[in-house]
Amino acid sequence: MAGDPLDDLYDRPGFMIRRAHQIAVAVFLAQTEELGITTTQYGILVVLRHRPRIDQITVARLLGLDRSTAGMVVKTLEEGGLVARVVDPADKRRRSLELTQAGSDLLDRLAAPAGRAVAQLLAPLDPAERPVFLALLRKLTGAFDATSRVPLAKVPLVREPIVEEPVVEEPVVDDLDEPRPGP
Amino acid sequence: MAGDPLDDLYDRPGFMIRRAHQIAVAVFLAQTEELGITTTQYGILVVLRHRPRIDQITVARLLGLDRSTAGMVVKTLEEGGLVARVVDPADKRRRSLELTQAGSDLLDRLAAPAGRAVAQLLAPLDPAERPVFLALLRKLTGAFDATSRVPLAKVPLVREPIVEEPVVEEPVVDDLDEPRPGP
DNA sequence: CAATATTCATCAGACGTCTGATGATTGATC
DNA sequence: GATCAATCATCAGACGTCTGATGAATATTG
Repeated sequence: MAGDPLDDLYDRPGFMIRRAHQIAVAVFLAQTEELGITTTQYGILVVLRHRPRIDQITVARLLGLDRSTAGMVVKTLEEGGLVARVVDPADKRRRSLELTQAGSDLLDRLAAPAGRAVAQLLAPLDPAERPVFLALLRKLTGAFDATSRVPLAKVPLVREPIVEEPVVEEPVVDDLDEPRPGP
Repeated sequence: MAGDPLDDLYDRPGFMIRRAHQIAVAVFLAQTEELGITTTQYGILVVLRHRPRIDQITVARLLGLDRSTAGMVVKTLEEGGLVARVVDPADKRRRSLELTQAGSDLLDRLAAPAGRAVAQLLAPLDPAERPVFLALLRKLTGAFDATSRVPLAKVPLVREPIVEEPVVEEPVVDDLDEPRPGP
């Protein structure tokens, strides 16, 4: 199969990343099969464990989701009895979110399968390659955290004023031909 | 922000891969903005250029999509006049797919923006890091190409009997096969 | 204080993704 | 050659994802 012109497609980073995502989701679903949860739902549960009583817009920002997606998934979790949602009396625009006991219990039971999913996903890489791969993945994604289209804000535990630092190294501009200086 | 318990989530490979996918799609859409195409549609157009007159199930296999998704996106492309779809007279189950002139022209005009998307996506990595990252990504995804849940079959140009070779290097045990019950 | 701007939530619409079920057609088997 | 199995396509249903619009509530500012 040498010289297949489709290899140009298969070698595109975007194509391989789509495949990796598809695989990662499938592996997670397979490992957590009997618990009936998805990767996005899992992310929201983890966030709510560590940031109780936040609103769903903040959840969206912490996970790099848009407001609509976060709202939809939270609604599903609420209907499944895993998340409690009440109007914040201090700010009636907000829905204060919190894990229910069932949600907390489920999250506990997810620890083992979630760990197995990571192991299975990284199994094809040699042990020494894994931290290299993850470091490069972190470097790539982290560089885009501040972009306006798909931002991710690592809101700290204690809510501080969000300083909108003017981003110096915005990888979204046009000058893509020159090798870009690292941070 | 040291010691944030959410870092355990952010460091999960699945989480970073989801981010990377989200970013890759956004970058592609931004670069091809005026051409109005998506990453999946682009993949199908590329496949049809190099495998004219195949059916959509084969398209699905070549891209690692399920039949429904491929059918839906092909339908969109047909409605947009980019793909022609006719019933194969030799096998009336098949819809023979082919690029239209408009589809072929669009694909030509996509070459430059698609290249810029790759450059922008990889810009945060040092030039020496890029091939390392891509090689590890290829190693990881390639190891799952034969799994039954999300297979990808690199169907050769000349259609040969598809030998279902017993997979030697199945990453980690555990069945990925059983269907998942809804919640 | 009143007008304006921002923020949270939701809805509508579009696209992608998967599973499972159903028809139509073809291939294989006895 | 009739039956049975495999294959292509489509539909229904579910979930995730994004954009843009709208309404309600709060914050800002002149």
